[in-house]
Amino acid sequence: MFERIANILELKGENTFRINSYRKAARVIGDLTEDIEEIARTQKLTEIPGIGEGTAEKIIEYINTGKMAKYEEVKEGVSEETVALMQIPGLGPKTVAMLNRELGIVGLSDLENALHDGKLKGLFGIGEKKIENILKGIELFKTSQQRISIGIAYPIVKRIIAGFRHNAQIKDIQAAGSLRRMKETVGDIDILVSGAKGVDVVKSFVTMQGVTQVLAAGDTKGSVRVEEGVQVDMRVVREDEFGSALQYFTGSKEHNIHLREIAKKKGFKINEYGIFKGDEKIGGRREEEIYTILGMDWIPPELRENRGEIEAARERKLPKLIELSDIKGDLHNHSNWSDGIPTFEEMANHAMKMDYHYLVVSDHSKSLHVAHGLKDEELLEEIEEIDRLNKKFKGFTLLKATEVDIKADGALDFSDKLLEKLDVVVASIHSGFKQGKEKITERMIAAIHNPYVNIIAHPTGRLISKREGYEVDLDRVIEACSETGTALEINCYYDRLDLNDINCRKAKEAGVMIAISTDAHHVDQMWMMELGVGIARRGWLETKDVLNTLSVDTLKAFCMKKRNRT
DNA sequence: GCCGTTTTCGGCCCGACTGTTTTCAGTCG
Repeated sequence: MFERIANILELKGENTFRINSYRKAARVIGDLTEDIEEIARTQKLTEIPGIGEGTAEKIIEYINTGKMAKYEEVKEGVSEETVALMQIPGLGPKTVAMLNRELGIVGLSDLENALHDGKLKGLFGIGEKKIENILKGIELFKTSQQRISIGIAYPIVKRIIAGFRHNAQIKDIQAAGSLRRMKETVGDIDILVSGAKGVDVVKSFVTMQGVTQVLAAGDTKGSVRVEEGVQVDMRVVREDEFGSALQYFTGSKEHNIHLREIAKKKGFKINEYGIFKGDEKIGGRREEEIYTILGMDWIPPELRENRGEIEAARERKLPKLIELSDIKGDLHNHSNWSDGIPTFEEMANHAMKMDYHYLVVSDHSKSLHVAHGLKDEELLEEIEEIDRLNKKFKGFTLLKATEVDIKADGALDFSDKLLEKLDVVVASIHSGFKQGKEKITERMIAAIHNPYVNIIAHPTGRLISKREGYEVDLDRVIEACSETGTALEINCYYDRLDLNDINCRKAKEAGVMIAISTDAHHVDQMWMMELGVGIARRGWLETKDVLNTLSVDTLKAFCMKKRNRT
């Protein structure tokens, strides 16, 4: 609602700072890890940065009545369609308002008709070029690529950077933007380069393999579309500006704005060329310099969302984030016994190559026919086979496990007697997605209370830009996990990434352990652990918060502890 | 509309690019 108010006020030409306030309020509310009704009840709304008296009143009004008078007031006489026109690249609030006022244009079809009839010509501030740009903008808007999963963008960047490694001229090369922040989706990819001659770098960039379209090729910037459909920009900057450029292009925008406010108050200025005291440049070669000069610790990119990381960095209280090298094993994988491709040996060999100490074999259970779920006797055979194999390994263990289905009535697909024979039990929902929130939550909580269930996999069931998750009351799930010593999963598979960053932080704050697991059905998918670690870092997780940083013995002890509780 | 180590009023990040109204407003990231 606040976001909508901001959009409408923008169209109406309201004070931009007021508009920004609404926008900021919308964002901080979206980022909350606590229940806003709970915060409202304890009268702590105004303690949230960006929420003042006015906004707090509106929130309380909405909680109590389901309505917000301010929203009803501002949307009067403004069509949603008109507000949506501002999404067309090149069309901002001023132009849309003018078109609405002068030509009565309400929505996209009106605009297209007016363009077709040549009605825009002669309007104040509209020339031929502007009309051309609007046409291009509409085209772009209609065909605009959605943001893509980081799981698709990440390998592209690795490929491109690897391609430039042989160039001895290049001093630094690094991805910036939301990809560096490991956001679950990215709009386009930004890569920064320093040390080499701009023209040469751009030339080899736009002619590299995989490029399907060259959008721009100048002296310092090249822009292409690659076969995966995503736009990649490469910018060449001076060596002594690489750090500040990296900081600037990494964002997020909100993080940078907050940082610049602080800089300004302290008498500095930051831009993409460096950090300045008056006219004197005092840093910019290395990114760390900017944070250090502002009196704070360097902030890992994954935290740069203006969700409290700047305050923590000033107080020297940033978490020591988990790293990929802390991961000792993968806790959710499928073999050719169910719907996976690899054999146990292939899985184990790949895991050992990744320096893992253990790997969980968690094939599906019998009800999940589409995934060739294992029957009771097949699970018993699998256990025997794994025991046999484990005798051959040194310093490595295949853990006996299952991904047991939480059935529509909340019962588990294998009996406790069978589950007892396993080292680790992963449980998850694969059916009855349309049950109501209450029913799904009850199902999941029933599974969490089973003494053999250790990890709830892909807790919300969402598929990025394909399927909303099932309705589940995650606060209650987290509470149940916390009470019972059950872990929640970050599923690393690129279109799941479930839990997401914010829910992950929520779970951590409630003292729930997190399992970072790939759900790999092929050994070529096991690299996606990197994505899950990225999400974990965005969720402020430290080594101690993550189940698969434990040694194999401690991990087993964690699982046994729950069984022995009751 | 929010906020405070320049505090209850008067600020609110910074720069690039584009096109047009020829000095700057609008848009974008």
